[in-house]
Amino acid sequence: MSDLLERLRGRGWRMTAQRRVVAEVLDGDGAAHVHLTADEVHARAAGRLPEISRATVYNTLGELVSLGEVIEVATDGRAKRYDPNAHQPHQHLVCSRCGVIRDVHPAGDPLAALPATERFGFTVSDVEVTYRGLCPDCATAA
Amino acid sequence: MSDLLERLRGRGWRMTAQRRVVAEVLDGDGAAHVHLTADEVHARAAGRLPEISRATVYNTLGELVSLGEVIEVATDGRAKRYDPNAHQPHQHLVCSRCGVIRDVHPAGDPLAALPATERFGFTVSDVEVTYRGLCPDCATAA
DNA sequence: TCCTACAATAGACATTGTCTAAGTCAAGAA
DNA sequence: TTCTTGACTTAGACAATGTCTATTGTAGGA
Ligand SMILES: [Mn+2]
Ligand SMILES: [Mn+2]
Ligand SMILES: [Zn+2]
Ligand SMILES: [Zn+2]
Repeated sequence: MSDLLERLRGRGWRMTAQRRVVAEVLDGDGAAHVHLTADEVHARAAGRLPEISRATVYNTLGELVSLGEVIEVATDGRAKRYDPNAHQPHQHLVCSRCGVIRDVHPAGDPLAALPATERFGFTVSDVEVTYRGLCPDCATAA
Repeated sequence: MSDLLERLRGRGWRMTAQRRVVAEVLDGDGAAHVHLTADEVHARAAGRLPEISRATVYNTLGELVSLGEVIEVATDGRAKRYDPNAHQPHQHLVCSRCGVIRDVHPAGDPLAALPATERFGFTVSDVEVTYRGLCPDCATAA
């Protein structure tokens, strides 16, 4: 966590109470597996700093994404989710019914599955894989 | 195309001018590679049937998705896109700059890359892969 | 301590999608 | 063919998510 704040300071960030709280909400206490929406980040941040605005949360999240400290994931076509686990490549497993998200680590490099003949001249730099199914709770409740 | 209309009739669809136009916009003349947003579908449908409403376009698209005739894809966290190429499994290659989308066919079954130990009791039934990079035009313009 | 460029705020605005109440009509029945 | 009826369509309100601007505040260096 303080690692993150150190990196941000090193990148010239002006350290404000708002930015500190957003970073703490995202990256605090063993939160490597959370995937919060912007509104959820705002709600938790407002718990510590009641006057923080939505615009600041959106701005800060956008900056963290630009800096590569947080990854934006869109698993449901609704609100984007913000993933602080940006330094460990991983993919996501999503329950189609309740929406719960798990980090998963597929075997091999997913990029390698796309042959050159299927790249159409693109410079392919990234791949995002979303596995979908039913979580154990939803499967038994079905 | 008439294939699609036949299947819909067989499923008990009441055939209205609005539904016919939406199906034609999505699945008409060699459109296997289009990925339109709901608003784009509405605009094209309104070209043929000016009084068609947004609600009807959203309703019809939702029905086509439920019936498995069209696939909903969210490549940019903004508007969902509707893909009539639902009967041929494929994935998408997206330009990070201009947003252009290509259908691609990775080697092997992407589901096979997720080991049982990484499934956490989920019943995994589907996988969606989005490759990202720069298209040839955007790469040279960079 | 003071300055100032950068950051935060409130709230308007934009985009995308959902819902409801009222009117319309496709398709089967008579 | 005409009638009937429940499915369908419509306009527009509403909701959720995200963006932008004008104003005010402040972190950090001089
Ligand atoms: Mn994650
Ligand atoms: Mn496609
Ligand atoms: Zn579930
Ligand atoms: Zn491009």
